[in-house]
Amino acid sequence: MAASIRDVAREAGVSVGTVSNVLNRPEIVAAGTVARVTQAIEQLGFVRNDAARQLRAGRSTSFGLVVLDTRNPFFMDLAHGAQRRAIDDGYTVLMGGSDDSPEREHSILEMFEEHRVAGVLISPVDTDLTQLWRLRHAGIPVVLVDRGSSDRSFSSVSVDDVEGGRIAARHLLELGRRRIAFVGGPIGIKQVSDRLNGARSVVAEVADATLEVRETRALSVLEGRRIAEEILELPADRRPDAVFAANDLLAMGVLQAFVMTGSLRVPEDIALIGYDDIDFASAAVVPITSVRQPAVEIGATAVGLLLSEAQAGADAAREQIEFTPELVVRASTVGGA
Amino acid sequence: MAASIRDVAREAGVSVGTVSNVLNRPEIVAAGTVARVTQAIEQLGFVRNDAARQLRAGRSTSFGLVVLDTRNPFFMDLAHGAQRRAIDDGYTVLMGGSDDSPEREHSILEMFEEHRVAGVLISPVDTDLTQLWRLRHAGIPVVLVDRGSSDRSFSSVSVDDVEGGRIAARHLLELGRRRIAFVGGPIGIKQVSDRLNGARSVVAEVADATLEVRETRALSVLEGRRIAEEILELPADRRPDAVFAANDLLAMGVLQAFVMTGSLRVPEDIALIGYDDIDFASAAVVPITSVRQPAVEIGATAVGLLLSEAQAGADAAREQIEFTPELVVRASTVGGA
DNA sequence: AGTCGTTATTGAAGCGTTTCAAGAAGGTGA
DNA sequence: TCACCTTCTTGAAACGCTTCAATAACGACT
Repeated sequence: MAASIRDVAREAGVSVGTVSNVLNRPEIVAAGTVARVTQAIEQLGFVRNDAARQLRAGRSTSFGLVVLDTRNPFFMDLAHGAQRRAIDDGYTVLMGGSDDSPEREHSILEMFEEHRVAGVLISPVDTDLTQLWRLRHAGIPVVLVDRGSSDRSFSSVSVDDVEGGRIAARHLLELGRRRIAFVGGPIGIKQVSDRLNGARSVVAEVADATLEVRETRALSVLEGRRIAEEILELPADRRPDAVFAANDLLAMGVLQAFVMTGSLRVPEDIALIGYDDIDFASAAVVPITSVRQPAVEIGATAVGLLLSEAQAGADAAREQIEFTPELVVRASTVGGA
Repeated sequence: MAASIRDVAREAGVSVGTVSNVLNRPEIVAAGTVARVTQAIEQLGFVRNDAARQLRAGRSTSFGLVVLDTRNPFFMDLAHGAQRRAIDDGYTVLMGGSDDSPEREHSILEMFEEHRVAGVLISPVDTDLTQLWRLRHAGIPVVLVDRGSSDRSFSSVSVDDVEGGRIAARHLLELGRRRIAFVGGPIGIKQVSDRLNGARSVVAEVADATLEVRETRALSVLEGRRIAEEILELPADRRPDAVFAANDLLAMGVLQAFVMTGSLRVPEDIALIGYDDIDFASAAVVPITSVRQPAVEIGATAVGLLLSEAQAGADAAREQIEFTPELVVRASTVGGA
């Protein structure tokens, strides 16, 4: 159906090799020939066949990105950063969302592998990283994003989540809160457990402070709302005076439930802190205090690592880059702010 | 480097044709052979090469989706709907964001064409649709999303934006507002101009009502903030008493600016209505009244059209599906709500 | 006139699949 | 025993591109 390079060659009266050269290294082809070929291309509406190029080249010119949730603005920002950096180097980014499901993550990675992507960026759900080892073994560089590599076996770009958890909890404690509820899950996700552990360590240092964990099934607005409703049903004396949500989506859900019922005031009755500092957090009913992560920068940096690892080959040095999270105080914890 | 089907064949002691059959139609291969081949595949860690498959097949098994802004939750929801529907039929969705730039849109489409995608979903920036005609001519079905095809030459899934504009303006007028500012742009984008025209038609019917247009460079939070600051600088007697933002992102920006400075109360001094009804609109400082579009459903329906058009071939009937927008009233227009 | 360089072009090989006509092997009925 | 199915398996031919060694053409230099 579509015109091939051979059709163009015939039309222009040259060989296929020459057409290919016009396409890829026009400077080595005589000007007149370039013109003739270009015209033939125009005439026939020829468009390169990417599959054939890739087959020949052996590998694709795109990176694969697997995120936990494609609808979370934090990951969208991260993807945006990755894409921008990739385009600069002539690469393309394919994105897939694992939706917190290891099976889905697995099948996305499989797809990427079949596609022979030039590298994979992933924020893994699955704690079992053997599939990632497989990929690397197959010559595909892998970089973890938004998550460190505990044993330093993979390159990674992350934010110190334990410290982030500490920052959040410390902030709440400094405000005099003592009954803190941690809302987040699945706990299996490293980011979540790190943030929890950070908070736990700080709470443990204060004699009369307690930390209660309420695990969610996902990091979504809906789950936040669900947990908030649970909290609302508690008798006043067993109710927490602060909520630390593992991400802003959860925090927004929690906030919505509190505000909608109108029975609990934020922050007077209950303080609320989120995580990620997505754009929407500042625009919430009660602007949400959050722990900021530089999403765009993380994405861009990760692609940078991928590029250098792809360059260096299998024996490339692994590099762990860690950003420091930053507290952004807003009205959901400090009324007047 | 990676094992090919030929390596598997050698390892299992069969021909390449048989391996291919095991992969694609295992039911026609003897059980013992299947086992032997499967084992060899396992052993060698063989993974199909997608490029080769596609080359052979002639076309890819993915759809391309071009949206105006990958960071707009509305489009993310749309993409989500599209993806879900596509996966059910064994397809994959590639997404690109044109960021309101015709050049970028052009290059994304080019990429899709080189990729020989099975179809294209697009919410075009460019008013010139010749590239889309080209695609169709090349045998690639095209479906417009979130935007009708005025001359019915393309299939489309959209929401009646003119009616949406009317709904929004009518709501503001019914609340007694008379000096309405329309915030949106670039006006070249069909969705924007339709919404504006809808609003205009309704405003024209009320003698003492006026509609002032403030064009933005993009449909983003930042641009909303910028315009709101312009409005804040106006003397009180020339200030609008209502803002109709062309989408929720703009509306949120506008709201942020008003609230931050604290000089204008929403809705008392100035009412605000957005468009799209993204999840975050309801969680805003002042929950934002909006015109709802069924994003997920639009995406899913569009992929459905694509599938049937791909099935039917070049002479497929074009189908225009139009959803009706729906007003969602919140506190940004009706104080007590 | 012959040799060498430079510049431009050629054509075949091969990337890893799928498909398909053709063949092999084994079973059944006359 | 032979012919004829049925069931499996085979191997070669594409698919459209890039690469690369080989050639051609043409001056320039000796």
